[in-house]
Amino acid sequence: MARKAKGEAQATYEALLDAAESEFSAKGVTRTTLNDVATAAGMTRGAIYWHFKDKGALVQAMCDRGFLPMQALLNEIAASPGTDPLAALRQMMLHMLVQVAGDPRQRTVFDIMFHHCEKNDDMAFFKNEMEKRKECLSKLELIVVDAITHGSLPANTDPMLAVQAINGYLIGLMYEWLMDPLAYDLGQHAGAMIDCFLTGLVTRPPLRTD
Amino acid sequence: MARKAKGEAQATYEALLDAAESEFSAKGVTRTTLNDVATAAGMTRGAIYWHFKDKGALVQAMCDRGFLPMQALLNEIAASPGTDPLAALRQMMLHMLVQVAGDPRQRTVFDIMFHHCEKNDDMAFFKNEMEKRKECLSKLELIVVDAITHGSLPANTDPMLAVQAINGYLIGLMYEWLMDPLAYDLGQHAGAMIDCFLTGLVTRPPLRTD
DNA sequence: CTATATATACATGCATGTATGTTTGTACCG
DNA sequence: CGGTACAAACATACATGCATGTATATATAG
Repeated sequence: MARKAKGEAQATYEALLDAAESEFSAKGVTRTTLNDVATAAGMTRGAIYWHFKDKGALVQAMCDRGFLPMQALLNEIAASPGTDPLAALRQMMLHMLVQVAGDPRQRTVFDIMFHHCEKNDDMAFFKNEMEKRKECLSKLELIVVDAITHGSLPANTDPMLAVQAINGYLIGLMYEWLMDPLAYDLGQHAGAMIDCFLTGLVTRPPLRTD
Repeated sequence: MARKAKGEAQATYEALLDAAESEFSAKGVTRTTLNDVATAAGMTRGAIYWHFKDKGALVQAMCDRGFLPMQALLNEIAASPGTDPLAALRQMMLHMLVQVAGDPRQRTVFDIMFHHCEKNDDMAFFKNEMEKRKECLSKLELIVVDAITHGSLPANTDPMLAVQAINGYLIGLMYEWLMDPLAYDLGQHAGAMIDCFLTGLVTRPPLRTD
């Protein structure tokens, strides 16, 4: 009920996001009340309504914070000097899986987005996410085109389809692994699973342009 | 308000499931009220509570009806004479993608499960879905093992990891395509995307056992 | 002293579940 | 074969609770 010291408010802000992660992950976004989140953070709803406009803004902020490392990673690799685009692609895929498997926050946020939320139009926030997704796919396509001109991928590869395949594979692996993380060690076998897939992409008769 | 003739009740039952599909798909499961579903079916909530115990049972029934063709397909292929297990695997993967891309009901139900519902423990119904999922993976593993002993897949393939890769790829392709069905024609390119993946599985140094 | 950073109190609305009403097929009985 | 009783197949009404949003109180850091 009192004004906090210098950075105390920022700490509260982070604590609310932390609480949102664990609560949403446990009960799902819609079935989790703002009171649940506040209580888990040792606060009341007043604190939430001070820092966020409404529940949607809270979810938004939580996702933004959670996806930040992923974004940074993709940007970094996409902007790297393209000596071997295929290796860059492999590295990017590997890092994504390893991060989800290794970093608890990454894992939780992805779990929420995959399994514990609903993507409805009314939550205008998903418009934003869709934009980000399209950007990611575009950057991926640039790398793939690079790899084709570089000769690392067959010349008759359809970049669009290749991107859909790559993206689908990554998303599917994460989606399914998060559904049952004890089934196998994703971090340990990520490399092998990616190599298996890339072998198919590289080998001759796969995603032809017609 | 009146008692219906012989099969009229069954027609109402189906109409309610139809309405549930379109309403859930449009607004999401939790944000859709039972009144929305009833109204869309030209009924009132009374009809729903007559045919289903509660909202969970409605979702359950809708999914069961929607997944039935998929189940049948998998069972049929898994029970077929295993002359060429790899071809059977390819056929199964192809049929899944084609069905989701082609059959509207299949597409809608998968869209709901992927993007418009939350998988919370309290909905005891997801326990059931997890069981089905495990069964599917087991059957998949049988086919993979068959393919290995048959020599269609490398002897050092890890069946468990191969199954995770196959399943992840399929799920991811469907998940992402349903998020933006206009991005490309899944039905048309399903074959190429599957062949690309299987090429990787078949080629030498992929999912080694260690 | 004032804006900040919360807690508390209140009003509203809505979804659910349940209880009860109502109509009409249909089967049994004579 | 005609009437009647019962239960199916819904509709309607009601009670309850809870999540949200907003308005107000309050304390303190600067």
